[in-house]
Amino acid sequence: MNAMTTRDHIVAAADQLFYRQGYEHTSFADIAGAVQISRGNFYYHFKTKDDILEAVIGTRMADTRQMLAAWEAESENPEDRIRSFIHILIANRADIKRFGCPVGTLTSELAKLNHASQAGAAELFTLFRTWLRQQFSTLGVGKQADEFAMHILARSQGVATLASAFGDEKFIRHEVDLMCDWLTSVTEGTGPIKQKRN
Amino acid sequence: MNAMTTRDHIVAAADQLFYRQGYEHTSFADIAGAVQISRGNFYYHFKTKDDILEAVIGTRMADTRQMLAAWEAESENPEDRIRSFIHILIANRADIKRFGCPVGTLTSELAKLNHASQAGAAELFTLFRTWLRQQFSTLGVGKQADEFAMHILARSQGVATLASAFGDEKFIRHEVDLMCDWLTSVTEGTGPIKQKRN
DNA sequence: GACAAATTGGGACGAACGTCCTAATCATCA
DNA sequence: TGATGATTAGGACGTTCGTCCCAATTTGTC
Repeated sequence: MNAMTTRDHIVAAADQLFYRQGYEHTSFADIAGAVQISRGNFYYHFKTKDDILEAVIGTRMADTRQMLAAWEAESENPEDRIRSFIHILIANRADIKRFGCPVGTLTSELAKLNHASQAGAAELFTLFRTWLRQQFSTLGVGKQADEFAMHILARSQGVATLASAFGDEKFIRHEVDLMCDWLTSVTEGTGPIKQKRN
Repeated sequence: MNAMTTRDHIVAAADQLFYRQGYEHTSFADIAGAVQISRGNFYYHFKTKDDILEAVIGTRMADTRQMLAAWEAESENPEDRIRSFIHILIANRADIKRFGCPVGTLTSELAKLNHASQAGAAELFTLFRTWLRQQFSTLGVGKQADEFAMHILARSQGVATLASAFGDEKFIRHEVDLMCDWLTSVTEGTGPIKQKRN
């Protein structure tokens, strides 16, 4: 399909390992073992471990943008788009149960490490926040759009954390239903703005 | 006041450091520096780092039980008790903004480390869950009590995660209000059970 | 005050880590 | 084919870590 360079392989493996084991707990040797290249080869592609993290965050940003764009393309209705966001909890429930939310857990870890890329990881949240705000805004909820965006984000985070702590997938489904109910309740009567947006 | 042994000092310092820096990122030297004792002295009180973690989790359990008991003593009304729980987000907002929730972040970290004390950390959540379920049960919400307990827990976790990611204390206050509103909405009409509970 | 137990200080030990260097190999193109 | 730059493999380095030992000191008891 698409020709992946060694660098891409490193980033992909690091991405997965950082998610499953955490950033600090993942060593160069771990990544090298996953990519099946020698440890010394890393220095050619990345000067430091921090550089790998930066690259991982970069690809996550790109992937997220692509996912958000896909949701926009899939449905005209902002309410359905937001529902698409909510349902990633179900789509990724197996991973979430084991490792939590990739964005939330990385942000928490980097915060404790006082890591330089802490702000970069938070940008991933901003990506979702801005997109959700835009959808709510289109729905015509006015200046509450950002509050609603943060609300949905927070509840998703909480569901991921507890689902992981208790190893409970059924809880995810139940809370997803509640979030969709909430979405319906705050949007009913408002109706989507019919005007075209640029 | 109460005579704290060296062991108590170690556990107290480790507790704070584990919260602020994370378990793995905190070294023996860090704790020794905080307690002002020699590194070698650790081995006399704790055989391994894992033992310190177990002790920390133990004290957190005890502290939590004490806090829950205090809330029960402070008010007869379960709704007020639950409100007490919700308001720890505000009481601890400064720490939460910087380090997230002590329970949630520790659980997440131990999950990624595949640590033996993972279950012990999750017990902290169970403590809150059981207590909240009890309060809701007393309020007469029937078999929804556990769902409501998990719901409140999840939203608290989400609020802590996002408040930390965005460094936003105002967001905490807003979501706390929403959670209190939700509490009112699910309990109105039900009324607390008048019967004495053993 | 003598003696045993509890506690502490300082440092040694091997393993694992991030980093870095260098020689060998591969690919590209004149 | 030969030359040049890109890529790789393997290992060395200094540091930090958790662990562990042991001598010195303090504490409690008679």
